[in-house]
Amino acid sequence: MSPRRSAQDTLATRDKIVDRARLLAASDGLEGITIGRLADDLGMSKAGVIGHFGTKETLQLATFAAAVDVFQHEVIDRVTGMPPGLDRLLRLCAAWLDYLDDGNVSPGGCFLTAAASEFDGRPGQVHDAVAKAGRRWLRFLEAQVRAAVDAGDLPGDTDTEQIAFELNGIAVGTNQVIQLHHDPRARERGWRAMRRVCGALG
Amino acid sequence: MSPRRSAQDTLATRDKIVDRARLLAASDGLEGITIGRLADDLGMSKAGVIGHFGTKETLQLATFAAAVDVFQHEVIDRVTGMPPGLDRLLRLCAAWLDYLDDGNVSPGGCFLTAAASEFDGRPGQVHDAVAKAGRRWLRFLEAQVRAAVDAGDLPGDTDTEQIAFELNGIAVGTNQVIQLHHDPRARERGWRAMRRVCGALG
DNA sequence: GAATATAGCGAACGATCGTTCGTAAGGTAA
DNA sequence: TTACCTTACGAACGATCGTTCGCTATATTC
Repeated sequence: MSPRRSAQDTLATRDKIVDRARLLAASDGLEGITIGRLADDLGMSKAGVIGHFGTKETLQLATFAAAVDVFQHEVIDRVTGMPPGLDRLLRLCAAWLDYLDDGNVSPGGCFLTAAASEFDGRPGQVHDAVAKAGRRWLRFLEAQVRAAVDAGDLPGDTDTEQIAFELNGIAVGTNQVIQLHHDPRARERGWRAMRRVCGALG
Repeated sequence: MSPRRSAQDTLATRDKIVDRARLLAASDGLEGITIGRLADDLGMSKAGVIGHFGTKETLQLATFAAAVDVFQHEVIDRVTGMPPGLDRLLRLCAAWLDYLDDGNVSPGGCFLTAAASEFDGRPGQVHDAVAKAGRRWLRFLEAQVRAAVDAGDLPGDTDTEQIAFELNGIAVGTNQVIQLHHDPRARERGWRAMRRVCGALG
């Protein structure tokens, strides 16, 4: 008895820690992650948990990276392979809203938005990682808008950065209404707003 | 020597605590407020600080209420007295953006947005207060849009709730870009987006 | 089979958390 | 002056924080 873990299982342990930390952070924030609570939840010792990362900050970085991976998988990967253009942009927006609206895939709402709000005023590696991810996403979004312009789906004089800015705002606002007010109409309102911003509405 | 406080000063002490707590929460969140740090900053004992509130949660509630007061003073009060209509709505939006963009009046960004992100997934009185304030603000915003419709400045079939939803999204998104990316163009982008949402742009 | 590396444990560390208690010092009212 | 009431203090409380240490047990490599 007393089944010991193999080296294979060890990698899985780290993933399990990060996975659980993602859940904890979803409700209590990245700073609300606690080694002790994490250890209790996983039936491990505190030393066993922190041993995989060395530092809480490293654990936070790993947790945030995992959340970004989920976002990548649930939103961005949904449109890879589609031809550039307005269809692809709108499909990206729909996947984005799906992500925000699905409590299973994004419990606690958009992880990036929450982390941005939590760390925007503090120094450190976590802040830098969050800011970098936010900038990367905004730039990706703008590239999709530009692609729609290049495809002739949007006017040539479109301010692509402005469109990306507005789409991001609608998403963040939709996330707030969903999480704080649990308004079931938020997704539909966000979708209508995004289509209007993209000029795909009367 | 050793100047003792009068009963007059006592009220001022409570205000000083809340004021300092507002600053602390602006960077570390309402949960990041610490009795010990508060006491150190104010040159008081921990017991002297918590004695005014009894509980940290009560202190958080007082701090949030103070932040709401600032918002009321800086944004809403700026348009009281103006005749209802599109002018008043746009003036409200401008005051809103001013509030978001002024690091002195709102250090750490929009307090309500930050508190919403921090407490949207937790139970308790603070969550309830934040949710209530958020709902109140959205309803007030919608009332301003409806007033503009009634004044004939906006089409009669305007979806006032949708407009309020979009304005809120733009504001929250503008706040995120200002706080996380320190982009000086964010205010102007927000203003353009709001005017477009209100139909006040070509 | 011997040597090495890795994973995880239990225990302990100093620090800080929110909160409680008893007390001293002033202001206020009799 | 006497009797309160408020304000704030110092000290201590149990709990929990992140982190470190030495040790055991397994897996891997020679």
